[in-house]
Amino acid sequence: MTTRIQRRNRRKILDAALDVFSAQGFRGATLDQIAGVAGLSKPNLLYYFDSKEAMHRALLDDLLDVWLEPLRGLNPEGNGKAEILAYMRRKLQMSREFPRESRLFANEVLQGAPRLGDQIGGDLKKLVDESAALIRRWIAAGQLAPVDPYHLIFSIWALTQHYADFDAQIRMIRDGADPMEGADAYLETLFERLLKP
Amino acid sequence: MTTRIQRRNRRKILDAALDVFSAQGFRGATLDQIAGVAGLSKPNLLYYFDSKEAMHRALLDDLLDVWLEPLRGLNPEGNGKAEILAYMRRKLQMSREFPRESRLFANEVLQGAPRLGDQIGGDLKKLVDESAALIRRWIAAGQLAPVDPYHLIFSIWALTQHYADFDAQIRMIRDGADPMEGADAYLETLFERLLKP
DNA sequence: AGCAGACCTGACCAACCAGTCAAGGTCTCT
DNA sequence: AGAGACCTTGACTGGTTGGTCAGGTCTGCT
Repeated sequence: MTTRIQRRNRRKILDAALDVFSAQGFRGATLDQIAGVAGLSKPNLLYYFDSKEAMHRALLDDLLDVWLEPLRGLNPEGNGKAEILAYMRRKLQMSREFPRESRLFANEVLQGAPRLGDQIGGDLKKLVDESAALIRRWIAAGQLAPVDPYHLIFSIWALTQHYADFDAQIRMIRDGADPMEGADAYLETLFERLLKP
Repeated sequence: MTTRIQRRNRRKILDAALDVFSAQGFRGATLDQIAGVAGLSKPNLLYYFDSKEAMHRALLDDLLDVWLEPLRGLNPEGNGKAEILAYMRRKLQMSREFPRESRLFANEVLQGAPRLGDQIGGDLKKLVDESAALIRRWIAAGQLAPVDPYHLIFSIWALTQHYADFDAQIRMIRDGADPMEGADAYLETLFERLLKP
């Protein structure tokens, strides 16, 4: 049985933890920082979560579902090129809305995905394999230019997540302007030309 | 005056530090780990470098030059599309040859580039601005399809570095196969179609 | 009101970590 | 060979950090 206070505090803690973990990485984050952002005392964090590790795990558990949702949205009945473009748009929208999640994920994979290995090797791989098979059918049906489906998926990830993950670099180069400005149009053009049968 | 021993040990230390920093991030790395990889004692590291920070700085100082070299190689006299494709190929080759450097850089930018801000805002920005202007001239000359030059550069970075930075993820999805397999051909096609005037 | 259980915290601990230091070993040059 | 600079390290220190605990406060229910 979870109380009102539990719900509120767990949410505050996970939100603060996402802030700090995504900005500093797992080892770089300290409980004191998270406590500061959450506005709670350090022992209080540990009343709600067994350990720093447990907070991180809770975030990652939620993350992969959210992260994969756009890919699940591919409609086998739809037009191949249109479906891929729509997927790309959803993914870019996620980078815009959830940059912290994107960076948390990037941090994790960058360090070899030690705490995410099972899920990537499991759910994610399965979904990607299915999507690749679907893309191959679309190509065979002439709805899509023939490209390697795995590299196509990787390129969508790379291009969309880059705007969240390398935000700091892009901002410095573009004098602090919104890194995403013009990204939609550019990526639209890119995939339109790549995939036109 | 630097001795033979100094050269050898500095090199060993920086190589070990690159191993550890690129895999764990700055705060995640410990001097003991670096010492272990380098095969030296911890106080000995600090005989050659003033601090952990100094090792990291030494790596980053070297890094940016190497990293920007491919972009400097754009030849204003050459054909626009061919030059961009050649740049992409050089950049992909760097991801293949120097994945640790790529990850070191990614770690740094992901965390807001706190120790790299000046250089990114300075040298890098200048070079990118110049390259963007060059790309605009190529477009005006009809050698390149009209695309936003900044997004073009970002997309080259995103696509090539992705293979080094997200190596762990790609390996898991592709059952441990070489992540780069087929990348050349795929990216070649992608940019060929995007940039054809 | 009063009670049981949920919630919260100051003070503390042990492990870890960057960095110091004094003492001893090794290399180089004459 | 021997002096002197260069190199190396075990043992240590002070500060940080994840985590504990005993005891206090608050909340919701009867």
